[in-house]
Amino acid sequence: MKKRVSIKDIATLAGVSIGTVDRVLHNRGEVNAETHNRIMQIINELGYTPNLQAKALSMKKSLRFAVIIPDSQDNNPYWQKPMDGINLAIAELSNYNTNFNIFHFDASSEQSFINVLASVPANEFDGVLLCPVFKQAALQFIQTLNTQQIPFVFIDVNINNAGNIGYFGQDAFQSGVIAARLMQKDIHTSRNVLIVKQSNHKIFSNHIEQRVAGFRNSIGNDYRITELEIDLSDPQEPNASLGQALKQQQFNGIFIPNTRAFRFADFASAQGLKNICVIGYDLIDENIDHLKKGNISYLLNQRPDEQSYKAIMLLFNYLLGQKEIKQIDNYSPIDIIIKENVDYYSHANWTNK
Amino acid sequence: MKKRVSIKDIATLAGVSIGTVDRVLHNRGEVNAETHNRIMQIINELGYTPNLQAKALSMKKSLRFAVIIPDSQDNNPYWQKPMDGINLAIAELSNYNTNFNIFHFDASSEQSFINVLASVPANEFDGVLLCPVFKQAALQFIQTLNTQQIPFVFIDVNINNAGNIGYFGQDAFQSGVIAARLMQKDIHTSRNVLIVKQSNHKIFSNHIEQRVAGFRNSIGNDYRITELEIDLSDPQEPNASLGQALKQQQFNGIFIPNTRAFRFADFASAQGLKNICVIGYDLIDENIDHLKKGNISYLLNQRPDEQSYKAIMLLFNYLLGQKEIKQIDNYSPIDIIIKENVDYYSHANWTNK
DNA sequence: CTGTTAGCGCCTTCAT
DNA sequence: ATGAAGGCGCTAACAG
Repeated sequence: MKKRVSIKDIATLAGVSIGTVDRVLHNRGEVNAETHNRIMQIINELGYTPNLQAKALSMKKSLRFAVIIPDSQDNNPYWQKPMDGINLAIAELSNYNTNFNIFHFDASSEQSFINVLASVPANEFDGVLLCPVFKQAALQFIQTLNTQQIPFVFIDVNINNAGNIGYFGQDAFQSGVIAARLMQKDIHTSRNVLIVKQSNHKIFSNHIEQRVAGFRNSIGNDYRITELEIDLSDPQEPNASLGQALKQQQFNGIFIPNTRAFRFADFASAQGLKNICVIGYDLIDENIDHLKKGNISYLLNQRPDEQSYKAIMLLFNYLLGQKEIKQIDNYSPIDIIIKENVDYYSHANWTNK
Repeated sequence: MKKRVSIKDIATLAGVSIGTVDRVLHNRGEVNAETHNRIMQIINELGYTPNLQAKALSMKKSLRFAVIIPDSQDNNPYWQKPMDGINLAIAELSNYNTNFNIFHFDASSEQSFINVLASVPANEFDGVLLCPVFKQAALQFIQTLNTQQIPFVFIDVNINNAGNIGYFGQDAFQSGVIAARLMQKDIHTSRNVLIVKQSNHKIFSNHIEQRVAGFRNSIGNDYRITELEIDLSDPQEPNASLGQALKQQQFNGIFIPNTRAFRFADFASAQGLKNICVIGYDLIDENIDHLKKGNISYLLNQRPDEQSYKAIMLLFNYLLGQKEIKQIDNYSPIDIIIKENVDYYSHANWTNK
């Protein structure tokens, strides 16, 4: 019923003008110590919080954001997902005076990452969203951001104590643990499990290795594990390697700790393989398709669109001064997706709009 | 880079004042047909969309919302969840000129619902969030809303063709299907399944029956199903009935299509029962506790806080004229929660703040 | 050190 | 039928 207190209210109560109140609120310009205290006290008593809409409306200069993430150059459809979140954020922030520059690099090429970072005029931005796939290469850029006091957030990959104001990603190890639990439920007879990795993607090894580690950690000793590295850039693959492996042994569980479960589901369905528990990652169309057909048993989802959306929003709120400065590490839920619930995850159900 | 077009831009281009533009935008007052057309054309060409922040800022009258949902009078902790979402929405909308009135009723008493509805001065509100637990009793109130042209949304329970602008809830049948699938994975030896309902909650029978129907529909003929109705208001329960049932038969699966799985987990753990697959609903603390202890195998979650949050936001956006008038039916994802991923769902991970 | 003023984009009242 | 002006809460430039 009672309206929120405004700086005008505070000014009246303190017997000063709104200009002075604004000055103490932003530590801008000199203010008499006594009036400063008086105003601060009133602010605290009344629990004043600024009206962000009004603030954004009145801000002269626009907020400029740099977004530095991989694209799908190496044919990985996963990276479209974070872009969906970015685009949603852009749309939602179009009411404000904001400005976005997207910088894409090839996630499979460190050189591409280095080149892109070198091309980003950091000082021209008020906030940066970075996916630091290559840690070493990112460090110098990060230092630039820190010295220039430009706030930045990470998505997907984290770097500890880098000075970022937030991180949005997944707990990769735990997702592997969950994959193991799910597989245990599906496998009862023989217990031969295949883990398939991509040999040409050592780049992502950190996440992938974490997933594998979690899986191995929880699957139990009574499972026989075979690990296979396949170069998916070879058009003969994964058929050649898988065919070879299957000649030697029957597998009833396959864990694919990356986004390309569909490649193996393609193979399995072509071979007419049945009763294999296939567990993969990410709700890309190809995976969803195979999930519905029964060629994939489970998909683990980490809501990459939500991650990037939240990352932008954090930057925005931080720049508007709403957020406290404490760092925010946000681990997405590890969604367990099966044929029967996938439809309810397909559309960006998490957004407010 | 280029700023959004404002009504001032349009006015300039059309050679009129912003007042006239505003009039055609809101069909307010008479405008010369020709200038009307000219302005409309410019609006369409430039793809003008109003700045909601500015609109909200300038609105004199505050938007008044009525929220009519159950509380926890009947000791059902579930209903706190929607309130969490409501409170978050209230907090987020506090920047705007909004005003909320919460009306609680006892979800187990139709009379309580009727009384509360009678006490709501509908005409004093600009939007209503209603949980129409009792359909018949709700219809008259709904008619009032319709005749007064007050927009309203449903959460949890839906009523078809009621004139609501949205519904946020779950697909109860499908959640039962999923429960069946999960149980199939956990049960391999004997296949005796118990379904436990609350006899004093016939009220919710629609949702509950849908869940049971979905479960029965998918569990398969090779499972023997026993259905039990228990009056949980009796302090002897559920121990008495469960003890009785277990004397007659061993169960290795229990499906509890309501929020009170923890009551049965209490019993099971006290009895030292092991190797029973218990599937329940909702992430209330008591359930989470038992999930972590291993007394509950799966919890299905429908994000009730997200539902109510979105419902309020829909009303708000509708009143600001942003949303199209088409009705929005939003079915929440059916989250599969196990011990290993529950921690990532505990905190309202879905919010932007 | 402090007050005044002109907007940001939109709505609304009051003149014309 | 249309324009002008004030105000929502806040920022920032300017004048004392």
